[in-house]
Amino acid sequence: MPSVTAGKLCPRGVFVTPRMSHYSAESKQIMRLVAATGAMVEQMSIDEAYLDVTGVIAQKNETRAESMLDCAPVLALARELKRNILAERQLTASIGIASNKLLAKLASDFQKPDGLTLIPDRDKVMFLRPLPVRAMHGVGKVTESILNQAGITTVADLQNYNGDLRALVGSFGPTLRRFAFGEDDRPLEPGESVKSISSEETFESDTLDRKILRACLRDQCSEIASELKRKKIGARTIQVKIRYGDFTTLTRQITVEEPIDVVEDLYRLACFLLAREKLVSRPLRLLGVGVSGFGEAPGRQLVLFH
DNA sequence: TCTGGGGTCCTAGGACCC
DNA sequence: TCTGGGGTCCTAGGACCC
Repeated sequence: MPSVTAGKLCPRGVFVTPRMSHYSAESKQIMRLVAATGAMVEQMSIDEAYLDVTGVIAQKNETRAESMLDCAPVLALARELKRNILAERQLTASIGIASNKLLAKLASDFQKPDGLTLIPDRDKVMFLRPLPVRAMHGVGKVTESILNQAGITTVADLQNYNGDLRALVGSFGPTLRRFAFGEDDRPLEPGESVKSISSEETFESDTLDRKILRACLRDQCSEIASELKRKKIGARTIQVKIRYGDFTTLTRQITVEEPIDVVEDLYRLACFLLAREKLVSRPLRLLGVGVSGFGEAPGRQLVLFH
């Protein structure tokens, strides 16, 4: 039963890269239209979202329950969404309709800028067969090469493979096998629950200039602190990331007892991490800070009574 | 492609506790 | 304590995604 839609929204002016601020403002407007469908929405990035339309469709069809079996209502909803986005924002959107995230995403990629593709469940195995393994969610360059070396280049090869994929791709094996048959039980996760926040910058030229580095680190810590404040959370783990001219990339992290959320604390810890092993002894190409391990924002005391 | 930025998840080793 | 095993937390790196 078609219930999940992945919408890929593409600006009509392909050659113009809008400024980020414009882009995110535009994104908000479009996500507003997406939300207006009444579907459950999980926003994946600035221009992508999954929708679970099961509820909306069921509501609309209370009177004729048998039509749940056909996909006309979902198609109608998708067409209306595309129409609204074009009318109100002058943008085209690609929409894929299928029974799960994996297939909905593949469907939305099927016709690039302005598509509407539906993959009925009975067709999914055949739809997947000709695709390269790289099309599978979670298969990147490294995994692709491992699979290719084992003679597996298409999803059909994956479907036909009799061996244990775990020997090739570790714990991803069973999931990859299910993906190859179009099975995907990843749930839709609405709302915003973040697990880490970070900020990093690549310099135009590698630098050892303490003034530049300190200013950069401070800005990044301040950016993160405001985000923590906005979300009313604190972080227990602080990480710094550096990259040298030869692309060697290192991270160092520390976990503290109490969640922190102020610039000074973040900055102090970041400096400490960099200083501890004298990491800034060669010019840096990149400097970054990140936080994770979120908990209650500091200042709020836990009270236990009985 | 001489390689941007913000994320998620997995792995593997070590510390520590029981 | 010349020694087992499991659980949890921390750390560092890497693959992958958008």
